[in-house]
Amino acid sequence: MGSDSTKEKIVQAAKQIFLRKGMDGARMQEIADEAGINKAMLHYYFHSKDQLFDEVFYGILSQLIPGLISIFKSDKPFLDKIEAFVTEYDTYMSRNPFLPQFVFREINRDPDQLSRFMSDRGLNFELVEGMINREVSNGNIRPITFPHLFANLIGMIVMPYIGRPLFQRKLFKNDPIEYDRFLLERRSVITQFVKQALGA
Amino acid sequence: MGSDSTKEKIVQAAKQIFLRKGMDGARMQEIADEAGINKAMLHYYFHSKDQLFDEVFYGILSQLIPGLISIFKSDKPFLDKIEAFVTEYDTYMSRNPFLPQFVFREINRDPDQLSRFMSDRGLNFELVEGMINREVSNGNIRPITFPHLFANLIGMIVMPYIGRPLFQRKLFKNDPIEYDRFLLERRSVITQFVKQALGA
DNA sequence: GTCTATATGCAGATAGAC
DNA sequence: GTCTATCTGCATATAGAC
Repeated sequence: MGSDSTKEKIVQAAKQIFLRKGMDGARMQEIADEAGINKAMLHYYFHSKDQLFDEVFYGILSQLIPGLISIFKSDKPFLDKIEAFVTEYDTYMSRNPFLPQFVFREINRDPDQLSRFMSDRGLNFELVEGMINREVSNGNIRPITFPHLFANLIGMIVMPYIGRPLFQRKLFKNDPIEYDRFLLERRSVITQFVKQALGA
Repeated sequence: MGSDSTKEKIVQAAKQIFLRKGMDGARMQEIADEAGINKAMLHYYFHSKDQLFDEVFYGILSQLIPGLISIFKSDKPFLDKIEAFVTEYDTYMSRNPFLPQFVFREINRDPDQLSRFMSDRGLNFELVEGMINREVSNGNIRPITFPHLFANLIGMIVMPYIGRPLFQRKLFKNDPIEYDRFLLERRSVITQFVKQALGA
């Protein structure tokens, strides 16, 4: 009942609303309602909407990115890392379906801040990049540069989530059960697709 | 100087602003400035912001989608159609870099209207879907369903555009020239990637 | 810490002169 | 058709009682 609990409730509520509506679309009133408190309380704990947003957004990233990078630090064979990456990322999104659109929207809003945030925490891709280059040199996979492989992977993983409202309607007769099945299938489909593209 | 010219100037200006900011982020004042006219004029030609937005948005789609579908109606070999699709889509986006984020953002805003729009104009995917199923049956490509292949393709094509602000900074030392080169490369990289994944 | 009530500012939309 | 000036409503933010 103390301050911690309320602040936490606010953050949780804000996460829901921001994920669904993005920074521009979200209303402070809506967040207050979701948290079951008054609008004024938001400004008591967070001076501005901007500040609240940053708290939520970077909280999510702090949780997500290190987990993804750590996958590549394991000692599995490379293609198994890909599989783990796809599964991990996809699982996280199945629990937060609005995440990708939210992230990419804000990538475009303030890229400098985001880039700084990652640099400050040592979140960069050199390690993974080196790993892929080595796999190519050793002839374990077909030639491809890291940026291309990265864009391919993220694109395939993320697309069914950001396109869902349209895809579900046009490709699955607007049946959400079927679409969820489709999403689940994608983990193995993407993994297979990549493995075949990179050559076994 | 007549009404046609002004209306056209408004539509062009609105296109620029909406593509960059989306429906929520765009300001009528900004559109008026871009068009070099007064804010009141926007409401003279278009009753509301919503109406202006729809005009722009569906104008773009009317131009884009039929071209993409028509590619699959040609009599090229299937994998060449894929190549043509990637090139065509990518070329369009290199001229309108903000398009994908804009489209996916609005897919989530009013999916029913968009779905109806496509149905009204007979813009659906059955033709392409049947084509792919036949290719699979004939053993020309490895087994894959249309929704999966579609999501893979669109995802890979679109990702470097919606992720550009971050990707360019973290993967290309924020060098726009290098990033443009990367974008250009992707046409052949994606085509190769897909061809290998589907098996030749 | 939590509330009600209010201030402030801005964006979409309209009125009306020219 | 085009403008200036203004209305209206809403969202963020604050003041102040409890």
